[in-house]
Amino acid sequence: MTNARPTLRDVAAAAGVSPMTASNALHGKPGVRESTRAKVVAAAEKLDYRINLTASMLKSGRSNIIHLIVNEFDSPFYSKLVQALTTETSARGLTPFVEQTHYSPDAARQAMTHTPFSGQLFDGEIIHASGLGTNLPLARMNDGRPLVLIDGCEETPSVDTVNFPNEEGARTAVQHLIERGCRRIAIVGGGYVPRGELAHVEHSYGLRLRGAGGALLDAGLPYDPTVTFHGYDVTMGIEAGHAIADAILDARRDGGDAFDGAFCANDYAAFGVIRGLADRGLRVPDDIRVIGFDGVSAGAYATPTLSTVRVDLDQLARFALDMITRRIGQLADGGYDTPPSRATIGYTLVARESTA
Amino acid sequence: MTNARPTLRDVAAAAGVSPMTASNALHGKPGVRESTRAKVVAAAEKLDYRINLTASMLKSGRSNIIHLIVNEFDSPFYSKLVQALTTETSARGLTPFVEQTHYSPDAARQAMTHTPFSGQLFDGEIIHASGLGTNLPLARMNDGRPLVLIDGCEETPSVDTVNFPNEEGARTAVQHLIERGCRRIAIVGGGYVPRGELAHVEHSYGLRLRGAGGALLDAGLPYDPTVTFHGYDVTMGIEAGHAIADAILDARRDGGDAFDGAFCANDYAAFGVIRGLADRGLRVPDDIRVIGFDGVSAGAYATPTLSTVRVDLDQLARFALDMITRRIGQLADGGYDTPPSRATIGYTLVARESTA
DNA sequence: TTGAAAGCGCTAACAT
DNA sequence: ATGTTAGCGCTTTCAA
Repeated sequence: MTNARPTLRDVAAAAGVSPMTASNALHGKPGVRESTRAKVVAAAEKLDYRINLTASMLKSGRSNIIHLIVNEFDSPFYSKLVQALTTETSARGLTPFVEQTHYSPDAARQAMTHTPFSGQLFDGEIIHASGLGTNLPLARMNDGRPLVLIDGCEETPSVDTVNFPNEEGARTAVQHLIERGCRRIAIVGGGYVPRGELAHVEHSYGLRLRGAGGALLDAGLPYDPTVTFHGYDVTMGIEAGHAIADAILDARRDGGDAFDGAFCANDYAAFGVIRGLADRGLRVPDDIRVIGFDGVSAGAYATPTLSTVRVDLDQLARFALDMITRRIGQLADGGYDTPPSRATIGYTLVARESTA
Repeated sequence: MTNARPTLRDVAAAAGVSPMTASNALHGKPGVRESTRAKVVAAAEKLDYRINLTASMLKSGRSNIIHLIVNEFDSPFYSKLVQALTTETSARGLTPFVEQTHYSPDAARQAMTHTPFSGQLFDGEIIHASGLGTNLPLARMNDGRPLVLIDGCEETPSVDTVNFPNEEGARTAVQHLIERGCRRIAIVGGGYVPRGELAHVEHSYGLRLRGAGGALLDAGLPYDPTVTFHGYDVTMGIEAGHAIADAILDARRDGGDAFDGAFCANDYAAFGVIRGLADRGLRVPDDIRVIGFDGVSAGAYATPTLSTVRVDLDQLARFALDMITRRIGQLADGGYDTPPSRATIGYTLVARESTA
């Protein structure tokens, strides 16, 4: 059961050339006669030769592997994000290596610096995880190796970053609710977070809330930042849904102004809110309109289908890989020669049943 | 910007020992005096030394990386499966490397054999992907390297396999519908598939249908295998939902027996069916009860919440890793000495609103 | 256009 | 308990 795979030496011997020539031939390097290359390729094929990546990496220092770090897989949003990033990575001839942090800043830091892999196996890292944005020396943390941050939302970018259209997207979502006739709009997804605690993912939520609140103020509608409902995930969304439902039922009884719309900072939270409203017998959109943010697949077939701001994850993936491949190229040429770049991806308002 | 990371040699020099002793000390190997180990560890810490995995792999032939191959990330089911498998893999001190095939048998085969990695970087592979079950020489395809198949459903197991409780689970689901008073039950998720086309994932669906049909026959209820509704994913589920709704509306008009229950071979399809029924104005569970299979997270917060057969993915992950680590151990000891093993994971009937 | 030499950083095997 | 030797399979460098 010994795995005696053929080595480059075997191929070279079979083709009657030196290992070096065989290597050059197989890599399509110039300076190899066509007939020689053909002989080598034939020999490799015949022996079912496959390059030994570990040896190749050890010598060349390049792996063509890109490290993708995300919070988790089991969420509609992340599974979609990972899908987009891995697809684009593969399309560029690179190999994606996905790792999850389970929302732990420690795990994220660990993934970046203290894995045996980091800095040796990976040619670059693309990261979207909680708890990294705060401690400044991000670029330094990665030891000068190519790094792209997703939705880092740094005021002064210290590394290449692709951001979500947090503020504009949220503004558009709330404007949509207003157009549909909503006058009293609940905002779900944030609330007061001590400044020091603002990890970068959460920071992006702050921007979404700012955009949402801004749209309300612009329209002359009431907005009280202190009564924002918390709802980062489904569970919290359900609680927020209960709270909103109770507020509506109270208002109805007391003859006050009842919520007739809700903006949720992500689709996940929106699903929870709808569920929470249903627990109290309130229906969407009949009793209250609800819109989410992200554009996860499930929104298209949920009941009701979910209106949302769909962010262009394919574009995100393209931007991220443009940035990382550029840095890898620069590194090979001796060093970085451009400052950190920043891009914001596009979005589309998707109007569905939940705001009909 | 040159990455001059410290090597083992540097650590050894700093600690005043030989590289070999440093290596042994850092790996916790026996036969190193405690004071020496402490010195080495301190030196490593001080220099921020990290082992060079490529070199280590090249020499030792072991990477501690497990290759996980699945169809995709962006589905409630797979994201959950991947979550369970990666978590368990990490818990055992191994590193998960996840790859997706997008349901392409070619991509699956490619992932197993023609990646530059396969057979060198990975200590073992765990795979759940379409289009592998048919062509027999699976064990051979993996060149004798440790391989665990998820839900392979081979009649005569040729490799270690962890199966889903397809037949029993489906039977239980349909029995649940019957207990809730359903008398005319639609089966969604399969239908006639030419035998040669039966890839392994689809084969597992055949078992689910067999279990469902068996439950109907056992209860003396009508079952016509030829009128099974197709519905592997949400889109097909929506179409199935339309078809079922039309049949119900027709039956109501003609005074015939209308469907009052539906078993769906996976939750994804069930979401689609519910959506398709809603398109025709039919409500779940009022007009028809619906149950799914898998137990994806979204079922808990969908509206209505989805009854389902929840399979124990954590157990699946434990089984799979038990099997793979055993093979890795055997390989290190000279070769496999046991025949392929097979396990079936447990399940729980989860009764929720959709069958209330 | 081709080949020979050297060595990437580590560890198995064998001294001491 | 520690050190020495050799070499994993490849590629960079330099020579032919």
